[in-house]
Amino acid sequence: MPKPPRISEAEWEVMNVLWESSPRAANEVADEICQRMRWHPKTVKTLLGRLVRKGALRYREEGNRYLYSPALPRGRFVDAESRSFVERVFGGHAAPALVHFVETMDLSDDDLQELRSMIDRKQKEDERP
Amino acid sequence: MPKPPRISEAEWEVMNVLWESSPRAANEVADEICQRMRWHPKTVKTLLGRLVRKGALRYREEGNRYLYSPALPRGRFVDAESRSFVERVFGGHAAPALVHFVETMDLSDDDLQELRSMIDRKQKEDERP
DNA sequence: TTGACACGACTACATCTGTAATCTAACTTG
DNA sequence: CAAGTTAGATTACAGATGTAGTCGTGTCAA
Repeated sequence: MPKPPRISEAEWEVMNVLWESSPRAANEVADEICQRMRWHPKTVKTLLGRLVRKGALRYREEGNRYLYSPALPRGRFVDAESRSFVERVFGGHAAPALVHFVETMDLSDDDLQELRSMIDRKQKEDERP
Repeated sequence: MPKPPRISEAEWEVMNVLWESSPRAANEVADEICQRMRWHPKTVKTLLGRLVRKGALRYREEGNRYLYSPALPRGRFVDAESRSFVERVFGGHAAPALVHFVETMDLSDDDLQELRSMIDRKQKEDERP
């Protein structure tokens, strides 16, 4: 299981649309992104190329163009990025991060409910592993 | 209230020791860091300079050297960094981030307990604002 | 007083990032 | 077949980052 390469902020944007649905041609990706962001399609192409070079994306040739897909599941990147974040900002301690999130982020009633039941479950697991 | 400048991973390292205790001279910061990390003291000096230029640190002259201190409280940076993280990795939705953390990070029994009571409190607040 | 240090200032330099433009080969259309 | 359109490949270029080294000057020890 290869470790995911580090990807930049702009690159996340691109990866996100491919995790949402792939494979897709460069143009499809560019169209979708350029609708939301104020980016030039060329910029998206550049990022696709870089992501392939980094090993974050793979592609298959189809006619005269490439169809891109993520090389690794999103979860792998999410996890790496989360750990790096917790390391940098909270000295590696997840609990303070959680506390900060619950205190400062916008959470709906349902969010809180879901969280609470997940914690309940976790605690049960811990009791009798 | 000025927005905190963006600081890089290496820069966080430096800021963290100054948030922990300040003001401190460049050498004190460097010593502490070089004990933990495999960095050259010069590297720490460079980062101190950059952080001053960015407005993340301030300094006061004392004899022939500078004493550095954070220009803004840690919380401001933590918040900015957290929001940027949630934006990038979870499309701006805090709840999935929380879920991911609870599921994948190492949390002690006490951590879970604390979280749970914080959520309880939040829910009460929401009921009667 | 003179030479060795210690400090901050300035300089260095390869990579990575954001943001594109240009080049080239294939494909499409008159 | 020739010219325009596309797609990917290559090149550009400034600012951020990681990681130091060099310069000039003030200071302390002898």
